[in-house]
Amino acid sequence: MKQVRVFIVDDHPMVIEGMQAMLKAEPGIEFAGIAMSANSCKAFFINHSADVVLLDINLPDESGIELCGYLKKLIPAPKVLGISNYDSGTFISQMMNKGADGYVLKNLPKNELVKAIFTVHSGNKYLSGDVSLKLKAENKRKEQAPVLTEREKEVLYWIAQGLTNAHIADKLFVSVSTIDSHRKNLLAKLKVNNTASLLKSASENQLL
Amino acid sequence: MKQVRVFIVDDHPMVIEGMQAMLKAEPGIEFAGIAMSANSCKAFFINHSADVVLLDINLPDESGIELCGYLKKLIPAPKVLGISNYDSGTFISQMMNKGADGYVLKNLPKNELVKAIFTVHSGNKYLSGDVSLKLKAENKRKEQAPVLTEREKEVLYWIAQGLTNAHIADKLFVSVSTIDSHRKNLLAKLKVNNTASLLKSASENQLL
DNA sequence: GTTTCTCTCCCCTAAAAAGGGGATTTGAAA
DNA sequence: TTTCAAATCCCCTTTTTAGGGGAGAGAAAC
Repeated sequence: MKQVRVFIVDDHPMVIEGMQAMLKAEPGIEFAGIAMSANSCKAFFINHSADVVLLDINLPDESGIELCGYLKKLIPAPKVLGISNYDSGTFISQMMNKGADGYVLKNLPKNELVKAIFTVHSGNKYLSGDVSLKLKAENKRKEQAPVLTEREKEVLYWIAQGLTNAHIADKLFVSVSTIDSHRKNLLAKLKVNNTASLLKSASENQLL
Repeated sequence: MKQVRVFIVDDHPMVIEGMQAMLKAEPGIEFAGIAMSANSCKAFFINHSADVVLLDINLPDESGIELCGYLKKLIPAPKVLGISNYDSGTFISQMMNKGADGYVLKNLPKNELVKAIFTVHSGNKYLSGDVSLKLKAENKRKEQAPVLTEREKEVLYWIAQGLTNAHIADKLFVSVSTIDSHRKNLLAKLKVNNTASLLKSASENQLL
């Protein structure tokens, strides 16, 4: 049976060592190489290939999310398994939207890592239990999240910075009435009735 | 020469494997054991000992900060080297206040990990460059951070939750005038002049 | 070519917050 | 015992925000 060639992208020496230790005794898996930055990963794929890329989200030079998009445009595109410490819904969602084949957390045990690699290599998606729940919650959140216009986002930003309507009006070269209107619309869209609640809700809906 | 007996506390199999891989070839270092939770670490130290504990801050059952305090009360107390993904000033500060002998980030290279272990074992403190800067910044921040009374913190909390003065007054069984006074004092202490600025400043000063 | 959305601006009133001032009680520290 | 900080409450005025309404210009969608 053909070996699955795994490429690791992570800027933590400890994690690279750990993954290699967890996988090297595994029959069916071999290492194609490692990269500690997005750029060195891209450099590798110019002349080489791999079956599965274990891709950290936090890289020093570029987001793992962007790198995922890059890798999935290659021909042939490797399978990409996102790996991160954070089970943040937005990260997971963005990664999957960029074409990732799976997402796992760094606290996963060895057998699950192996399972995830073989699952994505065979063409299926792999999301661990918690991650899958987070993704569903994130999608639900997005559905019912209020949609703000560009101008409203701008006004919201300056409100959060502590400016009064008069100052914001100055900043955006419009009348105070206009900012007043935008502010009222923001309160209405987020279903709140004062500045503190507005900022709380905006923060919860990741609008800041 | 006597070996340094190292004990690892981390709930990530990947990190444990990585540390072992980075250290097992190192002359002068041997493993005393591992624990994947605070409780199993405590259990180990009932009948065993170690020279240096590599201690993750994020553990499933208890904070690494608390565990550090526990370990440093043992006789003889092991040296404790805090290890975390986060270079958050408050974490570093809290850890050192609990008696930790050093603090490093999980992205450190092998040679620095080795150096850190030997440094703390010989009785000295070890803080990597970035961590040291963060700790200094944190101490400076603390010095010039406004000091709020208990009641002011309480009022600030409810303001951040979006309650008006009238609602807060109801909640705390005092008159609206009182909340008004507290609110004015908060604005004065944080040197701001509206609710949005208050919340921004409070967040920056980690008062929420 | 009409509808819809966004952004702009205005009117009005009411409520809330901001900015001054001062005052009393209580409990802990000096 | 006095001093001091904290918490409580009140007065006043001004500014800012909230809540209601409406309306026009321009661009995109249908």
